[in-house]
Amino acid sequence: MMTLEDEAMAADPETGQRLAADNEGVSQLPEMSSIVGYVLRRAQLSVFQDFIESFAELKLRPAEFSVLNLIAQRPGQKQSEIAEQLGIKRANFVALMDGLERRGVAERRKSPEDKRSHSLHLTAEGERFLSEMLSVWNAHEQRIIQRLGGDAERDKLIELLGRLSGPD
Amino acid sequence: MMTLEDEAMAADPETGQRLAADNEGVSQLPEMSSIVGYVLRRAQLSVFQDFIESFAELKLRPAEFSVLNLIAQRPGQKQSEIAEQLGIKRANFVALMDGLERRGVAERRKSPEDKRSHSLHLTAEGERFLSEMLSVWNAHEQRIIQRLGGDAERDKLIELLGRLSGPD
DNA sequence: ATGAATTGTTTTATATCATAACATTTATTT
DNA sequence: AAATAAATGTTATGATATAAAACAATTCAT
Repeated sequence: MMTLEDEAMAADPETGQRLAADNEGVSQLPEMSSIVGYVLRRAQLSVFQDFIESFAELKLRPAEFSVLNLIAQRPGQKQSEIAEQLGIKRANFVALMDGLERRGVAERRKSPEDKRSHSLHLTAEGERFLSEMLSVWNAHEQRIIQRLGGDAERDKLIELLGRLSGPD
Repeated sequence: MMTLEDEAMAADPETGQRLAADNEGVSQLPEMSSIVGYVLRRAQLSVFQDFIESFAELKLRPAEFSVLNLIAQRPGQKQSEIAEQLGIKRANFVALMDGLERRGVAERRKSPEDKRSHSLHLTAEGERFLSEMLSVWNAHEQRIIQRLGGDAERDKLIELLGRLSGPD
């Protein structure tokens, strides 16, 4: 009779698999689908993919969405403030903001109080763009929530993810 | 008496905040901390940050970890197969594999059956490296699980994240 | 008033990722 | 069997993201 060891040692003619000697401690190797960081990355890419497809027509990237949303929530904030909230280096924020200004949806205003800083605002066209943007985003977000199973699952996920985000 | 509208209209001398006229529909704007994609990205960056710091000494990046782990689980797989499992374009996989080969931890073997493909294997040194790698990774993963609250929370998170990952 | 810190900016380097083209080899069609 | 199509690894290239260093103008701190 064939022992378990024999079975483990047998080569698989179907898949042309290697002998067991080649991968002994395989059982202690983590399944990719159980590695938090890996599953996290795959999920993030998938959600961003949906986002990018959703905003293909408006040609808006996630970072730009976030910037416009933050400016709308609290107009007048400085570049550094917006950048820092999003974890974007202020050096890299410059080009991003240039783009939004070139599109005419946001603008820099030099404040008389501190002549170093620029306070950020939406333009009138930016306000119109905002409502379009939010409409597209709502559809996207609903699609994501549906994938999760509902609002309760969304809330649970957000809570768990919040525990992972460092203090930065 | 001051109405709610009045309060909403009042400028804040502390923060130098804009007038309410500047951001009327602010209540319909999503909080960044409630946007799945955003929270997901921040969490992923944080987990990867811990990973990168954990592997600073071994100079191993997440993608390289995944490749070595997959090769160890199933030696002999083709480059394309490993690349596809990880969502890495086969063109970009070449340089990654070059690096692992140059470090002497993995190797390409040309299979006699299909002279196009290369089957991937760990070297003897790669096997030694693997156990170091797993030791470092276990510490990292435990840290992440601890942040989440425990194994149950980890399992729940993995399940929810799995629902988000597209069919790719 | 002088030195230190902040803010926006430019420049540069690196890493990531997608696409196209190619040679070699294998599979499929005629 | 010959011709065509597809798979595999590779190279080259461009786009994007991200980090770090240096700088000028301005404000803050001592």
